[in-house]
Amino acid sequence: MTSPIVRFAPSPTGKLHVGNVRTALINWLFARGQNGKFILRIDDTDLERSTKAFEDALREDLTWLGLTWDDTFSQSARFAHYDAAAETLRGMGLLYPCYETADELERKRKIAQARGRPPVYDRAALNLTADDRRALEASGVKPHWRFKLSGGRVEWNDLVRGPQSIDTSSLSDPILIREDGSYLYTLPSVVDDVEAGITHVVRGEDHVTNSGAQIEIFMALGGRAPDMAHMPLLIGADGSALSKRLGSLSIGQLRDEGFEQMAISSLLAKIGTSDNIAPRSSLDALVAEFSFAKIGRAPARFDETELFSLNAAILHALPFAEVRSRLAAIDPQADNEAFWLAVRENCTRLPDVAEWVDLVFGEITPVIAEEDADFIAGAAAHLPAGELTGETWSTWTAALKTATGRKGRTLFMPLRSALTGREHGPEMAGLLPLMGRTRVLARLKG
RNA sequence: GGUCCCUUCGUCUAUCGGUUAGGACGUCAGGUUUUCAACCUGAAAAGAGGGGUUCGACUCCCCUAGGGACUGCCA
Repeated sequence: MTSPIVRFAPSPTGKLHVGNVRTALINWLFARGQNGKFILRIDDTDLERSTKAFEDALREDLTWLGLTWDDTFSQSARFAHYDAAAETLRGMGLLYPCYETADELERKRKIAQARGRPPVYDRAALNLTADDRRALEASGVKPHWRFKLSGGRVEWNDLVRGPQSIDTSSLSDPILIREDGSYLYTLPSVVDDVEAGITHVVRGEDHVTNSGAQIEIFMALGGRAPDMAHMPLLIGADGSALSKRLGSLSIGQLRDEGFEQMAISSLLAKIGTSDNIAPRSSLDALVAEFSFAKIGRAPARFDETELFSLNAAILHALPFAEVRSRLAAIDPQADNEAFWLAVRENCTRLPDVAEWVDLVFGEITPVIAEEDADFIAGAAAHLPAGELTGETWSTWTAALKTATGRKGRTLFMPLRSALTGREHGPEMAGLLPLMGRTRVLARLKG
């Protein structure tokens, strides 16, 4: 098979969210695995709603995730191409002007529905004579333009869904050009796909019906259509549509909350597939495992709790060298390998280290229960002399065990509480040398 | 209303007519860490319901129920 060329085509009208990114990721993994190209196309034909800020954020998010593109362009720079394509379609008799208003169309749809009929455009405009049209336009009515569907069945073998068949007679002729002359998504998308040589269109299954119409436009314009792959959509953990919670699931926010890029990628690449959901250390690992055949056909559940556990697992194995600069950014005192190794297994997200920085280097309130007061007061005397090392904790606690007869929880918990102010946290053996003798003694005094 | 798609442990899924229905995450238990967490081991846990077809159905067909998508001068 020749190298595939795929594209991710977001609209810069909002933030990139997990649903979007999943589509981008699948495209990217497929392209990278096949030695193909990944193109970032900015679908900004809607000049009203598209903003540069959203576009910048979108590129930043993709870059952060490591989803680099081989080429990128914006649709807003290509109107001449769409004009040319529209002219071609007109010449073929496949693009015809319609003069109904939006209100009229709305009314027609409602009437059709009320009669139990599919709300398909009746093609009334096709019956207009040249004189009719001249009269309409003379009176100031501007047309919108529809693509004339064949009325037959469009078939393709979907890489995810298998053989597909769409009856175009059950579809309205799609409007390609608005009354104000601007383009809707349908035509520019096809024109760009043809001209960029896109070989595979990989997108959500909300586009399957679109594909029926678009394939006919592909055939008219390019003679052939790319392969299609429509993935089941993501739904929320509670089974609801994901879109309701998109705000909290924007990539920018997940990043700000301290989630690892690979936790997000690992989850989004595996969700709804036959592979196990497990942390992967790099996008390359995901590339090696990718296959359309592994993608199921049922809606995939996006469960945020899985993101937390994946993130924790990734952090627990993360070498100091790879987090060093980020640790330093959180707190200069965290830029310390021994510290990182001592606390990383107690972090779910990287910003959690701030809590352990405070615990080790900052001010804490020692917690000493009344019945442990004597024990803690006497503990300082048994603290081994010299610099505190990784061995100190076991030497010290062994001495305390002999001296007091305490063992297990009653031996360790009072010490942990006194030294850290809490009942849970990283291994004490690793924390002790970081705290240092002075701090340890001070905390034992309460 | 119409068209299309889906339904296996709590979750993501394997099975492509004959299996003790497998794995992973989570959960629970045990172990280890003479402490919590982390880590290791083990266990519990599933074919939406009803009809067919078949020697035999999770697997094929039909119906019902539930879920999703589309049905825009949004993308």
